[in-house]
Amino acid sequence: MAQNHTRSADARNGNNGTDGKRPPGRPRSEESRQSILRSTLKLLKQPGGFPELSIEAIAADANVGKTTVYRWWPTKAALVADAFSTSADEELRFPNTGSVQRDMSLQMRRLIRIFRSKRGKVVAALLAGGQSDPELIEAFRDRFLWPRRKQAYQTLQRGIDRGELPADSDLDLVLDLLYGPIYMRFLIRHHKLDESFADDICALVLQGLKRQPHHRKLESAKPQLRTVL
Amino acid sequence: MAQNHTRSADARNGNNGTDGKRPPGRPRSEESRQSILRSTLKLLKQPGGFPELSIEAIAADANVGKTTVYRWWPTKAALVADAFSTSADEELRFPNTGSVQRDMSLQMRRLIRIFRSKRGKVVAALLAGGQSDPELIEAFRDRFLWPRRKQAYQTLQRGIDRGELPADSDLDLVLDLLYGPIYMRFLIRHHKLDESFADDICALVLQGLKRQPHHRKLESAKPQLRTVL
Amino acid sequence: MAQNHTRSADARNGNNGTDGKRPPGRPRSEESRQSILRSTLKLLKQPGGFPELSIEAIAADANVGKTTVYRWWPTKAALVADAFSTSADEELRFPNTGSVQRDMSLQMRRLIRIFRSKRGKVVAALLAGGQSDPELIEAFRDRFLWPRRKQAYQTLQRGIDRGELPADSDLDLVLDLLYGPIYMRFLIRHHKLDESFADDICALVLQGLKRQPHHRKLESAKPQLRTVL
Amino acid sequence: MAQNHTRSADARNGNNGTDGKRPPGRPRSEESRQSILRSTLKLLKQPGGFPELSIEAIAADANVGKTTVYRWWPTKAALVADAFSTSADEELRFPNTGSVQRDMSLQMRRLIRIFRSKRGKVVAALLAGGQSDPELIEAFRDRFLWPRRKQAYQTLQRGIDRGELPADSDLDLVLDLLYGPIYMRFLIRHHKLDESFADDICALVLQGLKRQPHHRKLESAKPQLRTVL
DNA sequence: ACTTAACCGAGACGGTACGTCGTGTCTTGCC
DNA sequence: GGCAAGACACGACGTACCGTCTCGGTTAAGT
Repeated sequence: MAQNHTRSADARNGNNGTDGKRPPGRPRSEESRQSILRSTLKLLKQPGGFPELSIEAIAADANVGKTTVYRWWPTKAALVADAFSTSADEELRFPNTGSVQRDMSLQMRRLIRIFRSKRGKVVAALLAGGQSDPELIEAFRDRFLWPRRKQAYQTLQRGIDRGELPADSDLDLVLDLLYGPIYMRFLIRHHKLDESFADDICALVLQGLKRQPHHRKLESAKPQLRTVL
Repeated sequence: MAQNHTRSADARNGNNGTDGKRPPGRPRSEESRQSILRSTLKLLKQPGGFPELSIEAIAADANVGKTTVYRWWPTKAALVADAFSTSADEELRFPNTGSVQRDMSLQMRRLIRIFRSKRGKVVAALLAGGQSDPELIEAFRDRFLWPRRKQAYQTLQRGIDRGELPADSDLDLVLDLLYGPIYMRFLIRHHKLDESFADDICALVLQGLKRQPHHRKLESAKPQLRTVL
Repeated sequence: MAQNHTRSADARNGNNGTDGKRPPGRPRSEESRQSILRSTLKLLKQPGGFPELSIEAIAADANVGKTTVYRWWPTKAALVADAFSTSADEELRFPNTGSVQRDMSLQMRRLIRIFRSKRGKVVAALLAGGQSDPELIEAFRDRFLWPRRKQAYQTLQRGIDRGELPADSDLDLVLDLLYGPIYMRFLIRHHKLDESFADDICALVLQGLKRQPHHRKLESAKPQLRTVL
Repeated sequence: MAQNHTRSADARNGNNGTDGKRPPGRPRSEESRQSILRSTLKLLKQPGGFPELSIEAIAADANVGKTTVYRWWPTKAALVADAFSTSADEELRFPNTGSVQRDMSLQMRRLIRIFRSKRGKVVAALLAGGQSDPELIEAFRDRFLWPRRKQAYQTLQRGIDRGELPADSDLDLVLDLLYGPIYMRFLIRHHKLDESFADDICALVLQGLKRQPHHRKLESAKPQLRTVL
């Protein structure tokens, strides 16, 4: 991933196997590494977000030479992605209450709570930065989105197994229907995003799904008009 | 709004009423204004996007002094918003085919087509910039989102009138369910965003809604776990 | 002189003869002219001097359009020269006490007093600006230096007539000996410049001259060394 | 002095004592420093002089970032002073021929030659700039004027010792009488400034002094007239 | 203990773009 | 046709960061 470019951290500090070899020279300073990531998150929460975040400021805040930052992270984006994933941890787990609707709703509520907190700025910064930096949005997907989606698949599958959802449900579509509205309100802020929004979404999507045992494709509506943005 | 900060364009070009007065001094050059907006859109579509777009480059490309840009737009973001809204115009109209599902699906397909085209970069830049610039996201909402939402309300209302949708539908919720997934895939790019996606969304949301004549609130699920981002 | 470039003021306001003709159009505003000159002198006395004086500031201070300034004065230098000469008036006259030494000393004392006052800054600004603007230093010479030099010649001539100075004195040399030290101290400020300095100079130069009835050329000393600045 | 504002050159290059310590960080590039000074002198000699000299142009000519210029010199003036003093070196030495008049005349001739050469523009720029920048004129005095004055004192003292000048001569006054006329003609350009002018001044001042063994103060002449500049 | 090699802080370097200011020119409606 | 107001193209200002570099000074592992 983005975090080591010149050489592998494992190769240096590694002893990931049996050889126990370490290369000569001073080993990487773990203290500096953490200080840099901490400063990055701290500064990312401040107004201006990702675009106004400067490596100069990070190095100064972390009491670290700029060289040390550049030695380990090739771009600002890589650094932010790294800092973000460090903070993402294994939280946002999905519960297992015996009801899909309740499981999803609970997790979605927690996501909304994070979006509304200070940590939401980091996510926003990451998504914003990702619009012009493919690496950054990739980091978001790989480190944040996919790990949670995998759990979500399992949660939905349990619902199918229990008969709460039709067996032929398109899980990716369902998940986008559930989370898309949250992301949209989070990013565009056209309507209040509070936790009860999660319940409304779940009610409409999952109950609608429940009553629609045989999921059929809609006949495709052909576009007819020239559109200009 | 974002486009004029020092003084109102109407105040200068007058014609806002019957007096027909114009302020003293050389009037604003309409040619320069358009040239700047044109160059902005042009450069915004190039790689690097919003963050690498420089006012210096815009002014140079438009054969205009930097001062002239700064005179009328306080920030790069405001300029981009203006350029974008100019280009958005009255397109993305909603059709009226006699079927909500078809109407919505057709319009959503056109939105997706735009998102997939070069003009999508402008929207992405605007949403990205808006994450650290409240004025910018406000501009997006006011100039782009709301005008279309109003038409969407009418389209949905026609569906209600025809009995295709329950009378007590929460239109804002429905619209976020319809468009949220599109925005999410557009911004995160975790799945392919092609036009048929519009049909899938409509099918699930609108047909689910159809079979759910009495929309009831889901009993609220209380959050129970501490979460760390 | 520098003050009118496009057309002659006399030609326009003229009636310098009998024809009484005036060109068509609005006549030049005397009020604006004086306001501009006044503002120029005022701003010239402020720190920064000539190089930081801006036409923009003058026009603003004088409540006048920039165009009006540019219409009548081609350069900042011409404007300053004009303003300066307006203020120089017919003062700094030479007295006639019956003693060259006293006459010169009195006038030099008054020059020193001016140099030490706020008006000294205007002279300094003019001499400074003149180092890179030939027109400006020419204006200083024509409007300030020469008028006074002519009077000085007469004063010195009276001394010759009275036998206080040798008949073959090189008047230009004498005047530079008398005034050079004052200008030097004024511009370089390496020593205190007070009014008694005038007396010391006169004593040394004029009394030395008095005792040297036959002014002979010194045998020329040939330069022998390469010098590098 | 004007050349280092943020920190002392000695402090950085050490060697100020016995410790031999050098501060951390990359040391200042001597090559850049000289390149900047060289470009400054070169551009200063071109038409327009000091006021049209731009730091932008200097940096470009010296193949150096603007930042590097601003890092070491606070103003254009300080830079010019530094460049000038570097070029002034130990030249303009006073000869020792056994005759005050000859010694002074020879040195003054060399000064005039410099004033008439391209390097004169640098001196003029320095004196001009110094009229609105106290630091600059101080730099001129400290680096150019005083070093030479000290030698001049010795030259004159030798004259006194040999009996060519009265023992009670006011050396500062004498020096201003000798050099003032040269500076005046150089700056105001009201008369030709050629090398023979040095001889004329010396003849008048030094021979007049010789015949005036007891230097007495002139009775002070009180100023009586209001003067307006 | 000594060498070797990589990391670390500090900070100067050549650059690019920033947003501001002043230049001299122009365009307008009023006088 | 002068005048104020003020927009215009232009260019330099001094600043902030960029990403690179070059120092002296650690910090271990391998002699």
